[in-house]
Amino acid sequence: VIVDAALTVIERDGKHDLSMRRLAAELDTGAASLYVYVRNTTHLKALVLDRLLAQLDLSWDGIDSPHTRLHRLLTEYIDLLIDHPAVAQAALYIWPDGQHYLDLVELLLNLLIAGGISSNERVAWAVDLLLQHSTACALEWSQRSNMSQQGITDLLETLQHADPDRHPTLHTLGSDIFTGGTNDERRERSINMLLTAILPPPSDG
Amino acid sequence: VIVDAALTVIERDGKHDLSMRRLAAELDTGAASLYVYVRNTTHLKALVLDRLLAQLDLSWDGIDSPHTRLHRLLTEYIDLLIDHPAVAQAALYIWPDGQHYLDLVELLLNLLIAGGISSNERVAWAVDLLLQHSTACALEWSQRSNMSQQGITDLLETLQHADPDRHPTLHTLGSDIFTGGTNDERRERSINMLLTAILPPPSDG
DNA sequence: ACCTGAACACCGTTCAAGT
DNA sequence: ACCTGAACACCGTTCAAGT
Repeated sequence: VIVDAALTVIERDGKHDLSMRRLAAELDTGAASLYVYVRNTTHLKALVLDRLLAQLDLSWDGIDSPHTRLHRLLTEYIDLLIDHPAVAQAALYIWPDGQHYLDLVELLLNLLIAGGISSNERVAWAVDLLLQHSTACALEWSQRSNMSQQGITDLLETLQHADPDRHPTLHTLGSDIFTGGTNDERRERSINMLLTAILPPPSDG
Repeated sequence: VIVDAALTVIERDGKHDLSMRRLAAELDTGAASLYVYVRNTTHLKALVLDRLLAQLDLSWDGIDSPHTRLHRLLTEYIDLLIDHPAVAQAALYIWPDGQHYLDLVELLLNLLIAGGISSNERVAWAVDLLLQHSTACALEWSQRSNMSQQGITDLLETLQHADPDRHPTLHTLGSDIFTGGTNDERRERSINMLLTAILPPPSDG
């Protein structure tokens, strides 16, 4: 109902943050009216996020290995958040309690268990870690992409300039630290790193 | 100079966000004057964060193993960010270019290399992952602690209520997912998880 | 040349007053 | 009972006008 209008708003001027006032304008009313339906801005964003989550492919045919499926799922989730930075913040600050979010968690749980994690506790930590990492990646990427070329140049210059003997290792590695592949590659690698860390090694080759 | 005043401000009313206007008020001037010294609010926060980072213990006596030392370093870093949420956001959105931040990165690099990571690329990813995770943890924890008891109750109720057969695994695990220890324990475990994942296993017992 | 008051364009949230 | 205009208490940033 109200979420649909919110989607229209973030679609129309997506680069702006989603705000109560802009949403209210879309609905031809005052911002105050929205507080009948949502507790506050963060909850509004959580609702919108849940709606967006409906787009995720949450099927699992059992052909893909848990690792492979987890990888694809997380990649899709991160991409979704990157495409909607206004809404992504909510995922860091509250546990969205919508149905689609629960669907996502449910699939994560099943995949992790299928992947061989035995203890309930460990499954819970893993879900937490994976979701948190996804959100953090998305927020960082989407913000950094706004960072002007200027900003990057400044940074490299700082590195080049300030290194002499206070930061020998940093100096030696130089700018390799920042140019470690595209964002896509970095996301790829971080997901692999985490999954390898979390899942026990497969018992057969 | 200007950063000191900012510290006073966030010390005095730390629960509020640090803003240009509040800082300007502290300095008995208008907010506009600050733009002579800092590019924007994010950069201001980056400056303050760098100043705070000076408090970190960045020594390494070589007695602690790299793993142990990394663990302590990250714990301290996360705690620092948690204590200053207003400033922590900056760490997610820009690479602070201050000296103390570079000091931190330098130590991280040395510890990771000493821990046995051979390729420069892998060291760079590891630094990225560890810093990003720390920031994300801090933002999540500091925000979540503001979450009223009400919020937690709501969440548990949602879980209890909505589970029947759409989310069987979630239902089975129940509230164990959220009550997996205190924040301190969770931080502890996530750090260990990441370090174990990142560092190669020690060659001797 | 340097600094800044006032203005512009926004926010989230509340609440008294209307229908 | 339901809704909302207007108000309150804030933001970041810019720029013309002052010293």
